[in-house]
Amino acid sequence: MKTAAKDAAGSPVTITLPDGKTLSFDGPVTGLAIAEKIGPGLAKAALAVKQDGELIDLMREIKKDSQVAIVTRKDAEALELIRHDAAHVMAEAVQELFPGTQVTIGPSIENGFYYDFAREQPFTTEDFEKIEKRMHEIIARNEPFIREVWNRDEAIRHFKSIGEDYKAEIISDLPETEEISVYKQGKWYDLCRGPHLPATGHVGKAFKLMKVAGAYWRGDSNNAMLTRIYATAWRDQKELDAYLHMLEEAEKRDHRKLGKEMDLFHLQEEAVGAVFWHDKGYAIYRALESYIRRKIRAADYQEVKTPQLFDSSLFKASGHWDIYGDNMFKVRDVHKSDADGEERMMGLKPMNCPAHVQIFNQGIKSYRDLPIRMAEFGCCHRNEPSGAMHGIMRVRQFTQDDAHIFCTPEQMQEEAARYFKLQLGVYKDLGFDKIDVKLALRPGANARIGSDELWDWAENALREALKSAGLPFEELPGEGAFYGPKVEFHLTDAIGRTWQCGTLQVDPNLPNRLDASYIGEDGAKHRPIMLHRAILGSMERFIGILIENYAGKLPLWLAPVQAVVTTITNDADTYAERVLKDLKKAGIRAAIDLRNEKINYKIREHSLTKTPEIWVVGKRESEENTVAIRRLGSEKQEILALSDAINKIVTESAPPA
RNA sequence: GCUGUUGUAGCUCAGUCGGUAGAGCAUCGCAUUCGUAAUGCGAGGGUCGGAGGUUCGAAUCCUCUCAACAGCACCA
Repeated sequence: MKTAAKDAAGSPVTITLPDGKTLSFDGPVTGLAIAEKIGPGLAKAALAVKQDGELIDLMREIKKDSQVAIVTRKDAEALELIRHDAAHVMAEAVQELFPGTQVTIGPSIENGFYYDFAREQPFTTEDFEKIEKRMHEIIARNEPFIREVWNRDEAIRHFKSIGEDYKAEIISDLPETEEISVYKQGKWYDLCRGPHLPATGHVGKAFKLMKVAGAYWRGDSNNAMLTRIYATAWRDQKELDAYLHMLEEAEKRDHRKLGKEMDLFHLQEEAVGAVFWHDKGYAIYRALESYIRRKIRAADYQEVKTPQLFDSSLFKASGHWDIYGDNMFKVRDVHKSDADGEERMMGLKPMNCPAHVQIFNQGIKSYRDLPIRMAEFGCCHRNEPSGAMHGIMRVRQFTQDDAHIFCTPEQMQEEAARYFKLQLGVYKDLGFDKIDVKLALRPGANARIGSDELWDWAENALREALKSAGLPFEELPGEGAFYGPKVEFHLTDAIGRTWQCGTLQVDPNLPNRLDASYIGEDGAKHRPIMLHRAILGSMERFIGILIENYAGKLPLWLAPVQAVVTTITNDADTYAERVLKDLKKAGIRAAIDLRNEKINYKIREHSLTKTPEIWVVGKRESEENTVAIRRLGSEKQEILALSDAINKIVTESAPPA
């Protein structure tokens, strides 16, 4: 601070613009002044500036030579500012309307912003209209945002004195080096790091309060529950409408709704968090499972099947009983007791790794046996918190397309690379092209096990594997598992949502705990490295994702009913039965609809349940041995000879190789 | 688990100030045999998530409980 003030005394400042041009000023200069120098149009459009990559207020003085870009409403950064400003405006509106409400934090988030308030009485959606109206008024006032730097202790005292205890707490927890800045908009002000737009008017009108929800102070469930208002905000009405439309679209695609409509599965109270797969849903499940099974066989995996229920000693040895015991389903074995007379405890497996180590541990393994790639469609139980459940996406009983690769440290990188290839191939086959790769690095020292050398080695190996596979990736410090780093694959669906599915995790620890070893070239025992990996993650969740991605219109090879044969009138019943028989003989999942209903009615019904092909047969077809095929999403008919039609659907419904 | 909301026929939903429930679709029956997104008429079906309570009387009020939904927290 002090040095900056000294520099500001009047030494010239050179500003470099994005196009490489430079501008010279005699002394400190604001972003606005820079924009004015470039042109009056830009000065008018300017909202903020980016100084050496950091976003700052338009009116803040730039005191040293810098790279500067003027931010206008068109830039991505502007959207973030609009949302953050809107959060301030909402907070002002709320405090004006509901005196006694304390403000806490209100950041911009994906698609909008929220603000957490402390108030005895939570807000309801009925308050929204009033709040929105007041927000529009505040925006119309177009009060400039004015930044002030406050003395730390005074700021704490001040916020305490006006009853804003949370703000005071935030300030006292800020590092000593941090400047305490306050932004004013008219009479209202808020502690804030900034930056902000020049004035409230720039927020515009394209915002909408969305929902209220509880949220813990500082995200910690031991703290007080605040009341959070979520809102969405955009540059203009068109963007807002597009977003609202996307939400509607997401609602239409909801797998819970489609699952019911398409008769795929159901959930009920007597088996909370467990899926009842109906015939049609399980058809999808089986198609997906066999596809994965073919893929892993081709990739030289073995497939195993291990028990559900284990004596607690195994999970105590693996460490899960202590670390995740609260989230395990535990069962008393009434027929067995421990030395102290207590009934023995058993547990449903929450993951497959300890069981796979048991298979590995049978007999003696040589370095020549490695790598061993052991896969299982492993059914796991985890007692998830009640609030975590969501349709079939988050459940208490699920099946992982799991595998563990036992290998030597030298083989690890190669194994990781092989997995990446397999993984990306599968996503492509399933219709996902946009994949983000992340590398989650070691968590804090007290939240991880193993030496730093081991972590260095494991993280580097994954980094190298990703690089040699040519995969761009983002590093996430602190996000790794307690036993090792992990690579995460996030896929983007048809309406732009991302889902974390596949992961590869390095685990140098479990083999140790469960005493897995192999005999090396040197004749001595060594610990293998264990790679945990899943491609889909959970079958249940992935099928949910597929349903939503395709809006129920699954590709032919995954569709539960691939074709339905239906008649114009009963005259064609016998022929329709024959068509069905041929379809089934050819291995097609087919159904028949001989109801005495108009063809319009039947077409409508099968279209609504997203059957990919409707094979209509009437008098004409039965005489000519043909079928009239109508495909989902099209109104056209294709008339084909029956045998040609069968051949065609067999070819087209073949799963990806 | 926490905060808030919800829970009525197979599905989607209505039910005013407490007086033992209604619609559409679906189902069943009858008629219709009609070429590519809903043929007509008729009938059956629920005790209102569960338990307890208040009351002459509760789907409607109270308590507890279960589940779902939204968000938070969690996700080995």
